[in-house]
Amino acid sequence: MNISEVAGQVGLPAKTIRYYEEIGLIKPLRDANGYRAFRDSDMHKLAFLGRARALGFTIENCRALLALWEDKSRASADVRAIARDHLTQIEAKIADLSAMRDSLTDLVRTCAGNDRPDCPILTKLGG
Amino acid sequence: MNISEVAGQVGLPAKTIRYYEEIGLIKPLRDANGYRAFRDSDMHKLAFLGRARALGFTIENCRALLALWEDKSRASADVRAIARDHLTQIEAKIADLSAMRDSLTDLVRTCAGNDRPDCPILTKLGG
DNA sequence: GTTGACCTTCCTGTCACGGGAACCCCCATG
DNA sequence: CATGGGGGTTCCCGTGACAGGAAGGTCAAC
Repeated sequence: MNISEVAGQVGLPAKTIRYYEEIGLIKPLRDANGYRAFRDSDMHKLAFLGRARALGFTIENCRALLALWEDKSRASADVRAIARDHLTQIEAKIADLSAMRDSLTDLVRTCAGNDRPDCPILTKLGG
Repeated sequence: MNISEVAGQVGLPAKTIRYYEEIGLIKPLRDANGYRAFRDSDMHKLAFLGRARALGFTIENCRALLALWEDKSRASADVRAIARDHLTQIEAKIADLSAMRDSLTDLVRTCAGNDRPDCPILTKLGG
């Protein structure tokens, strides 16, 4: 199973897979020709990482989650703590962006958007 | 007016002000000793940039907005177009993050978070 | 005159990869 | 057997918007 086939199966770019190996998230074997040889366990890890990244977890959180996943004697509290922290961060980001969206919506609405120079957007940015 | 005083007045770190000069957003004069000499126009630009950045505009958008601000014969439509594009991007980001938040909220809620290993979060990430 | 708080430039690191160069390998075709 | 094309490999640079820190010059006060 060459890297591009693995990429197709797990839905990650080959570049990303090489990067994940480089930072130690996976450790695929090597064939005699130097090509990476992916085992089922590598594929499973990559799929796991793809889903965790899609939920916005950082790479370091992914590393921790992967370790917990592999650790059959983990406590679910540890997993939950990571997820809750991440959720908090996301909520904070949403709050920031929502505030921006509200301001921008207001500005865009009050701007005539024609060929004349007077513009409340610039007025507000100018202080 | 030295850089740290300017920084205090406009609410931007000195590092950021130096960076803005480096990328050509401001062009302060220099005193004989090599220190930056900020004019009122520099201060106004920095304050403008601070507010635009706080609204999430990229540096390149800030550059364009600054140019429009300085151009007394601008069309407000050009300003509005930039703001509307930016608003669209922010709304897209909010949508992405909201989807993540919903999934995570669900996962966090269904996880017991105790000292036992069974964990729906890992189960879901594992596929 | 010496401290200590400024200022300067320059270099490195951030985060999670993407793009591309230079080079190797494998298979199929003429 | 040569060759061509489509894999693979490593390595290095670029992204955005700065932050941290080193090395060295400057200034005001004591």
